[in-house]
Amino acid sequence: MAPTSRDIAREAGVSQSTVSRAMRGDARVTVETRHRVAEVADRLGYMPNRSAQSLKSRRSQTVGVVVADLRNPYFLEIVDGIQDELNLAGYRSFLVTDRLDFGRGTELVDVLGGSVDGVIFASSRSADEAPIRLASRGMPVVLINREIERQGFDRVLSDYGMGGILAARHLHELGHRRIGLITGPSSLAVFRDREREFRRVLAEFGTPFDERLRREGLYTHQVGSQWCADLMRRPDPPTAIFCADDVVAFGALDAALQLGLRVSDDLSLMGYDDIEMAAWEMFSLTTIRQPMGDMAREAARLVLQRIGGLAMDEEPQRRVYAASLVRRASTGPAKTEPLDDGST
Amino acid sequence: MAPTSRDIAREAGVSQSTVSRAMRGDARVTVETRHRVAEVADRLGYMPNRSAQSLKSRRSQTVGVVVADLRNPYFLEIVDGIQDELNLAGYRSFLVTDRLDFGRGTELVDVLGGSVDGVIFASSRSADEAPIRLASRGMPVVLINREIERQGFDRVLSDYGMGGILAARHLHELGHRRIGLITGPSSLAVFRDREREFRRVLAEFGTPFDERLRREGLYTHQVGSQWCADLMRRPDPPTAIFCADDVVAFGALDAALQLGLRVSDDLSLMGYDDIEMAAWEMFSLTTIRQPMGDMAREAARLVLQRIGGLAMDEEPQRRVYAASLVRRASTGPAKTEPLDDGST
DNA sequence: CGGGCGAATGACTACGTATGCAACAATAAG
DNA sequence: CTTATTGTTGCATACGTAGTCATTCGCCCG
Repeated sequence: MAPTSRDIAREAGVSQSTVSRAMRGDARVTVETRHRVAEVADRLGYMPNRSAQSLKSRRSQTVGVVVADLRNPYFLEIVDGIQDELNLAGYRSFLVTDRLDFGRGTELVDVLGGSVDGVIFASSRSADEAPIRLASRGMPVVLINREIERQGFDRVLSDYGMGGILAARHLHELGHRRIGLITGPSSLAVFRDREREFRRVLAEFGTPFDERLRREGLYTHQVGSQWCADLMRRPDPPTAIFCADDVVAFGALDAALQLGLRVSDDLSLMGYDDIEMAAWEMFSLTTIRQPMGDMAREAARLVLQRIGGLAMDEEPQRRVYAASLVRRASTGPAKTEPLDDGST
Repeated sequence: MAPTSRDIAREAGVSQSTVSRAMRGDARVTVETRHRVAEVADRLGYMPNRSAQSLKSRRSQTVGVVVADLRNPYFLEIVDGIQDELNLAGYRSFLVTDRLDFGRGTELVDVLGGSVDGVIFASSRSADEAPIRLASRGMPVVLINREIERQGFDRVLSDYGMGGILAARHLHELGHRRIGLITGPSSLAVFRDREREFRRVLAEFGTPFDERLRREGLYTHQVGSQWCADLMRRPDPPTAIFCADDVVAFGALDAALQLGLRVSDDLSLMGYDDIEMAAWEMFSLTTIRQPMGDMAREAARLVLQRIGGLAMDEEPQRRVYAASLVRRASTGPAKTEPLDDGST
């Protein structure tokens, strides 16, 4: 049905080899031959068979990208950045969500294995098994914002500890003393790092974190909304809440509206990531920014390096990106309690 | 480096054919043989080479999915639905955004051609060239919410005309007589259909559309925000605006907030699609719902049918889904003008 | 007890391309 | 006019697997 390089060769009066070379822009082919081949190929609607190309050249020119759930814009911005960089290098990306693959990660290995030249894990959900199994088969693997005990992975990380510090300082400076925390799954190192530093700073300021104001869950709107409502219905509600990410903060904002609270006046809200939407007027969310785009592009560059021949036993790379505070309107001075400079 | 089926065969003391059959669960292989092969494969970390499989079986078990821009949740919900259905059938999806490929669509053909068994176009941006070229090469193509003159494509459509009617009725019933319209690119049939019906209904009600209240642009937050501000700064601003989609409505809402307008009281806003976010308390957006998930799954089913052998010259399928009104808090009765039942 | 039959497996080839190597033509140098 | 050289092209092969056909073996039935 579909014409092959042999068909093109016959029609153009050259050999199949020449067609192959002409299509790939090999300089050893005369300009006129190249033109003739191109003309015939176009006329017959020839498309090189990717499978055959990959089989022969042992490269699929494709990198697997694993994210937890595209519904969270955090992942979108990462996917976007990766694609930009991969496309520049002539590579394609094969996007996989492990939403359905919650537990074991074996299916993930089957889907990716043998069809990509490398994999970038931006997911924080799937078990550690998938990256380890892939890497042990010689597949280049890069992790974004993800810690795995096993060594040997290239990693791109945002400094979540620093994020926790910046958030704690900001809220404390505004005078908040009762601060709620809605954090992500504590199985993930990034959330543990952030929480640890957040609490450390608060304690240093002399206002240790109140355990009863802690909530944990997935980073979804639903979770933010539910826990925020839960926290604010307490007899002693917090005056500020630090959320797992921006989407969770939107959920919290939603709950606050439903409870008739004015954000910033009655309740300060902080998010994390600084996704595009956080800047929308209606949210105007104070948040901790991590440069998702830069990190994603760096991850793509790292995986391309490994694919390009950088031996697997070369020193694993580790790139850490600083976090920064983005002040907007969702946080404001605490009203109910007097300002009390607790710094030592 | 990576073990092949031959390596497994040697190690397990069987032939390569048997390994192939065992891996694919062929019933003709003894249970014990299958187990032995599976054990060896697992031990050596064998992964079948997808390229070789595809080359031999002439199927990649992959369907290309083309969307304009993942940043719009409308596309996300479609991608999600497609993936659900494809995964059920053991197919994978290869996601491509044609964001960078604005004009010609040839690059798109190169990326998809020869590597997928079928393509679903949910994009409304790229030129008509890509689907036509792919189809002319015998590739099954399904279009979602997209009209192309050329016949022979399976299509899944939402009834945009009906959406326009529902919106016009709703706003008119609320008493609005000065209604703004921020629509999508008029190069797209769906937007033309909707606008035509929208205007027809308004005219029938005796309150023809005021051309000066029409704006057009891409379906982005930015566009909604900009045009809404533009419309509301007029000496005779509209009392309601019907937006191209929900994201545009969010932009409009943003602008309204910035201008100090109260949504629903000072200005009614309607979106289109009913993406998940539209139900968030802070938006509570009245909108026209189209069942993106159902449509996406149907599109997947259609493309799988064609791949499964339904001849290309079989009657092209055409599935039209009804639109429905979802009333929420962003629309309310017009205040400034007296209710005037213009119905005949 | 032998012929035949079915179940299980093995040998072999083709899928469409990339690529090393040989062949060839054209040109330059001797 | 011969030989070396450079630049183009053709030939042949291998990539790893699926599937066709052939083979083996055990078993049932006549």
